[in-house]
Amino acid sequence: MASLAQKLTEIVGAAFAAEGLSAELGLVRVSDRPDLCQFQCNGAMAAAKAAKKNPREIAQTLVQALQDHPALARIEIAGPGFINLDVTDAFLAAHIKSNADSDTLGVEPVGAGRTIVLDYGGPNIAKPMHVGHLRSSIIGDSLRRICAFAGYRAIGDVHMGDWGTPMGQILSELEARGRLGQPVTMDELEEIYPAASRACKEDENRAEQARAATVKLQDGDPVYRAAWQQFIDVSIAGMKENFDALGVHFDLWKGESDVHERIAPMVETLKTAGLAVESEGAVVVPVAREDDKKEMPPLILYKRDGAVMYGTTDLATVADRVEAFSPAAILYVVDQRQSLHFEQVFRAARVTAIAPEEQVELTHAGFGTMNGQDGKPFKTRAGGVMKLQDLIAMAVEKAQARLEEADLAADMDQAERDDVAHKVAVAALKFADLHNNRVADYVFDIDRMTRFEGKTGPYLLYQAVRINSLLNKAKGAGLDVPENPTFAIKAEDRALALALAEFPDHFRLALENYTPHVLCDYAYKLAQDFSSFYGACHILSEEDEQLRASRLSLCALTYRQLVLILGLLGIQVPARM
RNA sequence: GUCCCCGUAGCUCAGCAGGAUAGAGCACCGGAUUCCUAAUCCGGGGGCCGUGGGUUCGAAUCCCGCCGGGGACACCA
Repeated sequence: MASLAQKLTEIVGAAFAAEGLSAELGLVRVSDRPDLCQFQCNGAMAAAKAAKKNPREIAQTLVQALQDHPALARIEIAGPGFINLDVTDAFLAAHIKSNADSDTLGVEPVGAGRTIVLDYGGPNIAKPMHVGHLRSSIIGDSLRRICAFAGYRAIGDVHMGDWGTPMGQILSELEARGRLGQPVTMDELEEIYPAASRACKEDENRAEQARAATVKLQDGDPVYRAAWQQFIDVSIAGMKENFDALGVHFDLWKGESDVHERIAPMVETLKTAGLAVESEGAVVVPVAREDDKKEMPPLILYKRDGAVMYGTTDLATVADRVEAFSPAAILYVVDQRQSLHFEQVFRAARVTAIAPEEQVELTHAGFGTMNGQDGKPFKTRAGGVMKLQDLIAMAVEKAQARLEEADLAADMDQAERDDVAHKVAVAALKFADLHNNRVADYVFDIDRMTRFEGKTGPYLLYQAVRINSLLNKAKGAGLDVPENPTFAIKAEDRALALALAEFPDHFRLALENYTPHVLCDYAYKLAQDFSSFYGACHILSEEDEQLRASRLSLCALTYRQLVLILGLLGIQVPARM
């Protein structure tokens, strides 16, 4: 099991090896000139460079050796030394069949037996979630699904900001209002938090009280702990509404507070080992190296006033995760602007052997800013930060309007229509976010992303639903999709079959580079290739029974693959619309 | 000041493990429906790949400089 290109790589690689060349040079990939050939291998040119020989001569030898290979319909030299290949339809059909028979559609479980922890979402207690949390949530959740599909034990941790100065500020504000000990609602918190923060900024007295409250909380004062726990519960309930609406899942609801107990012993150990030192009144882990080209400030564990920083909790959290899960990797899906911070934390984790390099990969999968159409960070019309729930509501409203315009979902009852609108909205939001290169900033345009035409989430849902409808119609007409399909490849089927065979290649790229956008592009290509196929042949009225069965099987496989890929992006497909 | 990211069609973006004629979507122009969801499909126009050098048989891709945009740079997260 593998992609078609991988199978061809084995064949061509063996031919390279037989000529005494490196098998790696036999890398075959889908041709970027589909008008010339289906697949290409550029290894002869690289081999020629190394051996200082004529590339066409080397290519000629290989082509001769592979001339009669049963998998190949055609193999020839082109240009300066490209090797162009086409597979036989029989080989293609057999390959498609092996994918259809595979639970994973040909993807190999490279992560089996290994664990990966993903850190995304990152909401803050007492603050409503806003658009800044959208990208982290969407990208992180998709990566979690991708890792899980690759066989990893993929653990998503929401890693809430539930500790430190802001908590003390809220507690002291509650105390000042005589509300300490009384339950608060999320709406109240949304007002209390900024008020508390403002008060501490303006009034040194209040700031001092907040610091004292922070210390009391962290020392375990029962009244403070109880009040804190109450507004944490309220906040989490609010977060869950947002995450549920988006279909973003977490396995762990941990926060910064969960590592509080680890911090003091950790710092003591590091000090004893001489890895943490005092500097300018603070306790830091120096992480600069001699060969650094840039300034690399140390990671601060204790501030001058003795309080911990987010670097401290992040380092302790690495230790916690390593201890609890022995992960092969920890992935942080956090704003690109924090790249220096993570470099400091990662270096500290290496230098202290909390996470040795040969044991655990530490990766910051950063992402760019979500901008408005003016290219500046996305804001509401009034210029404020848009709440996530408002944004979702806006998308749902837009989706409803689009469905109505298109006269889709018209014969459904209200509940199903609402469900479809919601799925369309989430598909629009997620696809628009994920289809961009992660690290680049992207322009948020609600009108564009909710359209049913073009490269959008709704278009992909439409295509998938259309295939499902066709399959249902076939069933209704007594034309069953064979359980054990045999594929017949004719001219009209070939492009779709070849496209289906690419899935493992795109999946591997998405996994290795943590780039869901690769899957977005591929899903779109697949949908388009299906549409061309669908336009080129009328399936249900095909009189050749074998061909009709094959085409129905091709439809079924495309549907399954499309639903699977969208699922990896966190997008659900409605049964109809 | 140092460092990081970005700069590709009018707009939004792929391509950056060096390869053939740089691709999509939107918008624009022209076609296609007695039939499975036409919100679709087929075709067309549109590009000094920011810029100047270098490496290479070959550069959007690698290296150096410059310009433009964004960001970060010990006690906030």
